[in-house]
Amino acid sequence: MRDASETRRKIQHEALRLFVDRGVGGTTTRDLAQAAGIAEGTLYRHYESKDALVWDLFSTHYATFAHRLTARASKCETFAAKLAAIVAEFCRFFDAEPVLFRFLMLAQHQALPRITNDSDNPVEVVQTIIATAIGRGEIPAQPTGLAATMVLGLLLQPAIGLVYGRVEPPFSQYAETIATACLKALGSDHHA
Amino acid sequence: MRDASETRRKIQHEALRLFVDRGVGGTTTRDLAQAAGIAEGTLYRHYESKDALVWDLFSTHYATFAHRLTARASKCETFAAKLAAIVAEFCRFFDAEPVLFRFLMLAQHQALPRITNDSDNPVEVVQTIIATAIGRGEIPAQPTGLAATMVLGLLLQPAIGLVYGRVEPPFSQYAETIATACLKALGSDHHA
Amino acid sequence: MRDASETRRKIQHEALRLFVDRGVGGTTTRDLAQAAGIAEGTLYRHYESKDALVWDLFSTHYATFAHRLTARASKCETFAAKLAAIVAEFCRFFDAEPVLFRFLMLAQHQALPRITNDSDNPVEVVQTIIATAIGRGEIPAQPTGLAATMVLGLLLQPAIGLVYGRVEPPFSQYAETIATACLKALGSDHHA
Amino acid sequence: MRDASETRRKIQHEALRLFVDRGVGGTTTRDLAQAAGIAEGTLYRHYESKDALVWDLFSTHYATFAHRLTARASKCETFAAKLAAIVAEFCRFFDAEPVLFRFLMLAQHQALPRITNDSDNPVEVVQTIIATAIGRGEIPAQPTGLAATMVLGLLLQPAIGLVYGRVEPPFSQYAETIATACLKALGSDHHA
DNA sequence: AATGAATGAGTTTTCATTCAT
DNA sequence: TATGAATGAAAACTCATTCAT
Repeated sequence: MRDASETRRKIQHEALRLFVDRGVGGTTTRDLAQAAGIAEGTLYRHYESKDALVWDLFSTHYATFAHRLTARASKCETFAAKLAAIVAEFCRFFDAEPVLFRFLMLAQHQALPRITNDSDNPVEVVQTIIATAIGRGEIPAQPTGLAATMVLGLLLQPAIGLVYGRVEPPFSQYAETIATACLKALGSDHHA
Repeated sequence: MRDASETRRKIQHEALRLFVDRGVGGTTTRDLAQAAGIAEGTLYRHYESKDALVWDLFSTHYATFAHRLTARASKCETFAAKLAAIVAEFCRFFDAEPVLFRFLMLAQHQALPRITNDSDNPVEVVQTIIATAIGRGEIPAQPTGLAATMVLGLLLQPAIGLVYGRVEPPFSQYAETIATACLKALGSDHHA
Repeated sequence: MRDASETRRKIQHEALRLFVDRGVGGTTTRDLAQAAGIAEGTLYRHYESKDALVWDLFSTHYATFAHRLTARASKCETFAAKLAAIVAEFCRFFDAEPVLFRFLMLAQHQALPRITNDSDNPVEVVQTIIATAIGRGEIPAQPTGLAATMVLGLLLQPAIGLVYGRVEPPFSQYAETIATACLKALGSDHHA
Repeated sequence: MRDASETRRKIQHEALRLFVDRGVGGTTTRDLAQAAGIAEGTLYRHYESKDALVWDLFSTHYATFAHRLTARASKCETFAAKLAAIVAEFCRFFDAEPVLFRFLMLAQHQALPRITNDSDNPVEVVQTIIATAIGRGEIPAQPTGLAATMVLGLLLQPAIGLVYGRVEPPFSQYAETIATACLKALGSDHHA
């Protein structure tokens, strides 16, 4: 009634929480409305459909995160520094907004088919940086797709480990270790 | 049809395919029955519920895979050899049974809470081997949870890359690269 | 339709009718929806399940009836008067709301295990009054459970007879006869 | 395979037990087969349908019981004696075969529409005896339907009380009390 | 007579979405 | 904008019965 953007924020916040807790398919519009303290019909004043809500949540933050990664990396000169910046940003993000981070991870499986291979995409960002590094001779020539997925694996799987209690928080304490591991995995000899 | 085990096999085979294609939630019991060429009610002669089917499929193959990993690794002496064996087995599995592999990956997100931390679990297998290697001084001391998830990340994320066309098949061609990357990431200096 | 309580009333009314006509198991949610002039899904806005509907219908009216019996009886001094009041109330109820009465009779068989032995229970009401009467010396000492069930038998079985055409309606014409029979059966000598 | 009548007996025995425990509608043919230790299909070698099984069980024993009542009563001269014999037979039956007794009670609700008003029917037996007694002047003139249902109520409701723990077993200990109650309820002055 | 796998129509229930207020 | 009652299509599941062996 009063502040429409406040309602919207509430929906987004609770939706993230519920999607992470129960999965997207496991969260009903009823759950969403209840958690956000609004009527079910009101959801449709803010989003055309449940899918639209999921996609909005995903695409907005996914792109934002990708942009932030690009921005951080672009401030660094060397590949090692760029990578360290990216890893640090990942860890910081996870520690600061674990719910959002987890949502982006899980939504990928549903949203990936719709993800375009452009620069609004963290995977693409990493891959581009690697390609540049290879071009500059900072790391050995190698398939960039494989290299990029290896780097992401070194970041995402430990993150999943944190979620399931296999790895101790906070994530940031491992930033250096992981950055170094990435460099080594890619065959760089300029380790930290 | 009168051979129950044949019907069961058909159900399992088609279920894996459909679950991977459309997701578990996106596959209806009607889809399953139709694909398996049986009546919907017949499903329930073989599984108590759709969930039970998912869980049976997951737990059976997940455990089998974990056992195979353990078996392969146990034939090797050094950590480097064990790791190489595990990586090779992962790649071989992915190439030989991509549908099953993908199912195990996606089902983890639904099944993980129910997965016990015992030896029927690939994550646990890797973690155990790493712990042993640290004990023997083959790799530097480090948190085993983090180390194990890094190794898995170096395996699983490239596998996802293959699924989405970011990495060229077959997976096996990268086995050595990945194994070496794992060793380096863990700080070993006995590289291949 | 926009008045929820109106819809709810319609559901309850038609449910009672159908349950009595076809039995609870013989009435489908489809029947219920059709009779109430609503969509099948609408039922579930008002009741969590078909069972919940049955239980709500039963427990509400069962308790209400028990309270009414208690109220009527409490206005009388002597046991004979209390009993007459109870019998009259039973008969009046049967004649006024035969459908509801029949529903309570048939639902007992399904609901009895869940019925608590408290004062919301007609059987308990009768038993309490009998116990009091024995305490006051109005009727001979005897097991109250047996005595109460005999009184109820003298009421319920004729009611069943009415339902099946063995006894002529209205029920109320037998109120005095039955009340007297109860008193005699319990060994009272203060007959009407 | 071997003894068909043995299988049949097993089915009947277990069916009675299950029907009483879970109700007819609450007992599946699967339950029946499992309890009887046979295959589901085998049921249909012995009975055309589940309904046929229920009806066979009911009609056989209902008629048998009615005949027994008639036989007992016919050995007595006076109405008081006949009634005492009937009550005693009811109680004896309940104590000897509580499961069968309970089945007949519950099946009435389902089977009653099909019950014919002939002499194979306990209600009819009682009603006939009462009519005779009225004719002979042993009890006052009164509607026989009402009188018969009152007598049955004095028998059946205490039986239900026994089932639900409201009345202490065995039933037979109350035979005299109930018989006397019946006589008094019917206005006889020749009490025991 | 017996088996037990298979059937399929029917049942309860769910839930994203619409609509009257 | 907001509400919340209502929708209806589709989902998971049940079960008496049939049928090939």
